[in-house]
Amino acid sequence: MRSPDQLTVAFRNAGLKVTPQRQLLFRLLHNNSAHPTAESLFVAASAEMPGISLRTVYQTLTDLTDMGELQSIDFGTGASHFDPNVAHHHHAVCDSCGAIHDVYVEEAPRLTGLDGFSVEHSHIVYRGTCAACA
Amino acid sequence: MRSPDQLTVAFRNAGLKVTPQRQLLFRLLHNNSAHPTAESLFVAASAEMPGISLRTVYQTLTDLTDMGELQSIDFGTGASHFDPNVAHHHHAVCDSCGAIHDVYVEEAPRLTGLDGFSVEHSHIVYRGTCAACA
DNA sequence: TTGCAAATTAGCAATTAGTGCAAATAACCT
DNA sequence: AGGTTATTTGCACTAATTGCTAATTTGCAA
Repeated sequence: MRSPDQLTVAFRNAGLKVTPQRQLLFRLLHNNSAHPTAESLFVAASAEMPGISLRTVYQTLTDLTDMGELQSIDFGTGASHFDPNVAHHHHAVCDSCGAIHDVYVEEAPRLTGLDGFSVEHSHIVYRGTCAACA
Repeated sequence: MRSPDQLTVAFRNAGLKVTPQRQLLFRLLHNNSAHPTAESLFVAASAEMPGISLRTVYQTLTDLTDMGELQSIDFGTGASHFDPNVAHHHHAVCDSCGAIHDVYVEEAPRLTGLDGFSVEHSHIVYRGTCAACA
């Protein structure tokens, strides 16, 4: 995801308006590697801007995702997680504390069973115990 | 997942009862590689046993999953999919028709970023277009 | 076989995550 | 500064799933 300033320009160029609510979310998401959910962002945003609506948080997350600034990921934990790191990478989810870490693949796996299936995207999810919990 | 007959024994051994509803679901799931959802199993079950409750389908799927006979997988499609293939494998999801195919990894990928994270399980999801849709 | 304790079914209410809608408000181009 | 257009909010609504409970069924044991 680009910086709040760059997003301000990008939003205006796309005919979208830059509101205080959106600027706050730009800031909360920039360099955020916690893989937050809409709900957790809503809590963080409410601390700085009491009264902000959960609906607005969802709306802005959807806008950012549509613009390719954010990746929406479902780990089967109930709620979608949002990742401002849109480079191709994977995730390690700690079964103990729920923390989600970024993982990079240097060499792709070799496969069987993909007869004729043309792969456009792949995502690996590792589960186990993180360093802090071990 | 084991055969309906073997599951009958396993359920009784576990103190669980074997009802016609459960036997039907054992049959519908055995050798089923379609990765069905609770809802699609409910539709299939209703055809053979009108009046069966969706609640019962969910309950039996939960029981089978708890017993390790079934794997529950969330592809972010809204509903959970159930897989009677509990061997370690991965999935390819067709973005066009939604079909889910099994994929086997011969050689694991090489990684960075997993500092101290001890991996217990991994699951790769491929997205793209299946042979039938291409 | 029948009886009975324990498990199950079915139905409906409740919950969680997210979206649709419309009135009031705010942004920003000129 | 003004007006058009997007945005915010709040509320109702959907989809998937779980909680609860009365009525029923299973399966051991006599």
